[in-house]
Amino acid sequence: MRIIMLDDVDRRILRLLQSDPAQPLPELATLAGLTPARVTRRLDRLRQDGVLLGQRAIIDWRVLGYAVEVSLRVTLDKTVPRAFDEFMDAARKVRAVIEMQTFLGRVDVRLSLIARDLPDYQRIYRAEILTLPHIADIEALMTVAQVKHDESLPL
Amino acid sequence: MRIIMLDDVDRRILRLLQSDPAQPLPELATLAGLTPARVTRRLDRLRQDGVLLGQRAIIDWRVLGYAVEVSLRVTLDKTVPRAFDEFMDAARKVRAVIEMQTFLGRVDVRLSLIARDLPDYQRIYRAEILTLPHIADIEALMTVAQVKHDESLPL
DNA sequence: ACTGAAAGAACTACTCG
DNA sequence: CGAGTAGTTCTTTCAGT
Repeated sequence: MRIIMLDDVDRRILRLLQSDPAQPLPELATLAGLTPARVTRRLDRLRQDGVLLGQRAIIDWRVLGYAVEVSLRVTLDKTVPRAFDEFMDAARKVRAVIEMQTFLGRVDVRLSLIARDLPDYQRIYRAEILTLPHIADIEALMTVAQVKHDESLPL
Repeated sequence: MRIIMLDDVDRRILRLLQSDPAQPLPELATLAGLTPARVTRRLDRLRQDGVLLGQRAIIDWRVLGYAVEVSLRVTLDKTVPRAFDEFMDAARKVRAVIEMQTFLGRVDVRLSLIARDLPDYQRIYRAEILTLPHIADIEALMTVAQVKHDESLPL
């Protein structure tokens, strides 16, 4: 993979986008001290280079009634060769799972799931998580707050 | 906090926004089987209700040369009353930290940090993480892949 | 080759029916 | 709630540095 080197202009634009990617081009240009045309061209290049993959809406789950978020660390059964793929494919389909990452180390997968309340969590945990294939062990931690979330970055 | 109940129309719109919040209104309307005006009004209400908090650009760190992502679980020193606040305030300022969440349980904080390579990670870990106040224990796991990331959701 | 300006097309917000 | 209009914003092209 080719590694993209950013200059100061790129960095300024990316920082502005992080705080709000919906900002109109003229405003973005003003804040970055550039002309709109220049910002457009930079954005095109960043997209083309695969730096900017797109954007995503930020939804407040608590407002929608999802009061419980739990982080699960899953260790898989290493005696089954295809355990990893089969687990991932199945877990990906669980609607309550909003995030999933794999690791190098003792723990294989971490996933975050949300539920309306504790009974709802119990139901999901028993019916949809524990039934996933090839689980050797699970450790759960209840999330209290998402404190930092991709805002300031090492640009 | 008032909990917002969504109907099918809201859900359809939110699902479309999750895949790409930059979609033009007319296209969104067509995909949702609605008129643009109706979509606008729903969006306004979702924003007003605090369901839609905004949007965020998705940046591919690997392309920018950040090849290493590590997930750290931090346990704090419970003998210091203000350990939690002081640790969080300090950790928030570390640029390499791209994500941070707090827990209810044995582990207090989990944070993700990115680095260019393993030497870079070592440097950050020693100079910027281990120097954070009130750490009792840290456990690190190297992230291999971010598999699911807020895309399909329990709507 | 890269930048800035301008015109045309597209989109959004607003008002009215 | 839908339709139409006015105001913005985006895109593309062109000329200049």
